[in-house]
Amino acid sequence: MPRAATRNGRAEERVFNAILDAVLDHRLAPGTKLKERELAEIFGASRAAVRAALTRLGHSLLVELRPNRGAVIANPSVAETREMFEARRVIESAIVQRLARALSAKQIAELRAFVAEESRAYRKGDHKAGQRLSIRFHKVLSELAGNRTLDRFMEHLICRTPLLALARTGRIAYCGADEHREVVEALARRDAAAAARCMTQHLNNVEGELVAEPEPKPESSLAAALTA
Amino acid sequence: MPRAATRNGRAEERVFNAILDAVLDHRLAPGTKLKERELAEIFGASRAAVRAALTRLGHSLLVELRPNRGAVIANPSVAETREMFEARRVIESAIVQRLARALSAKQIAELRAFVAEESRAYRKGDHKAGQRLSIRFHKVLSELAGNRTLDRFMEHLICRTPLLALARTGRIAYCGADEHREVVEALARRDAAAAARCMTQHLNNVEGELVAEPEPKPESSLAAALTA
DNA sequence: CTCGGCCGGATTGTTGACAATTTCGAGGGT
DNA sequence: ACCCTCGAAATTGTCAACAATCCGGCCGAG
Repeated sequence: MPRAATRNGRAEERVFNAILDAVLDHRLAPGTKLKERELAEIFGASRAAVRAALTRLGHSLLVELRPNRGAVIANPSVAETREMFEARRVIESAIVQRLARALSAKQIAELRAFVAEESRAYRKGDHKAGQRLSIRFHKVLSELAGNRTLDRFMEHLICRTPLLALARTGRIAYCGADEHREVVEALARRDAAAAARCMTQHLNNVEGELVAEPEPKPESSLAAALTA
Repeated sequence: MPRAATRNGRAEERVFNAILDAVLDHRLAPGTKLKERELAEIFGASRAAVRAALTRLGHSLLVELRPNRGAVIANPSVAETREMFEARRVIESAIVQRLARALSAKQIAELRAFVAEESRAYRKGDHKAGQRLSIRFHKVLSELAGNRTLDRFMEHLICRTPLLALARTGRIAYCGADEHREVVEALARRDAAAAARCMTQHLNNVEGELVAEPEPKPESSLAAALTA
């Protein structure tokens, strides 16, 4: 039998994070069915905890909740992909414009260091770490802007982006560090307009990669992907 | 005894909508405690359904979920108020800029009719209807823009605004139809820059009203407010 | 009189069993 | 061969009892 409930307040969190991480790492393909009992077994949690986690994931649009028919990893359409990048252009260009005025010298140095690390990861061929840092770059900017409402929106948008990627292409370099560096340098020059332009262009480029080829996607095994 | 469970699939929805409506109409004051058993009795629903509704409301930031200590109607701070209006300026000015290019003649006519109705409601002294239409105006614009991602964000922001209003001032005219008309007329002229300017100024004005006086707020009775 | 710790009542959190719904394969009719 | 219907198995949805936690008042010590 499954071990009887390790502190359940954290159980929901564990399930939530495991699925979130798996999606961010492209280990769970869109369309994969998430069965409550199966997840409960895997995590040694109660079904209620799993259910709560799935509800949260559903609200973030990472999984699709179909009443009476279970939850599956979301499978965003091309139209949704375009909409999400449109939203990101709106919000992120606003964010960098504000940052261009507000950043301290120390913060600029930190951003440069961040991009350098990202660049290093790619050069070393560590694509997984590189992608993680690339995703995080956008989140860092959003946090620096200091608006928790916009930051929360960005969290939603960012978490969903790898899903878009996986739904469209098998695997992609997502976003390179070079364009990130351009944004940071514009910020360092306090050039709000240029920073916004760089960011918009960057998002255009990423979107362009994603809306290319519509490929079929395989089902993956739950236990293997989640416990990795 | 309370009637035994009328179709519970809808029970969660009923609770959710009742509380949402009550907040939109300023019938539930920030800080009001939402007890699970009490709500379950009022709606003839099970605690599980109530709990699910509260979870959803919590995710929308309309209620604050305090672990082991129950849920209360959220009580946004001044800082949060500013952040939300900042977010609205970013998103709504982008929305109207896009609308200025994309609106059809028919849609412009509909917007004019909408503002006229809103204006009429205020002139007739029907403040409740007026406020409802004022809130809805922003949602209509967001829907017309055709980006469901941004529309979803706007839904969050809009639903929370009356809460900000109630948390800061006792009761306010929130937003008048005149400034809405200015936005629509700018859209009719296809003047994207002017439309964005009008919208930004409008939001500035509303924000200015809200961050004025910090007043204490009374507790209201659940059953009375929700069944009205 | 004030402060700190305890106790009873109330409220939230969790669980497992039970009910309702969907899915999918088998069988029979066209 | 195809499609429709039916039924069993699997899956999700619901509930009410039980456990853990928190709140407010009481009591006693300082």
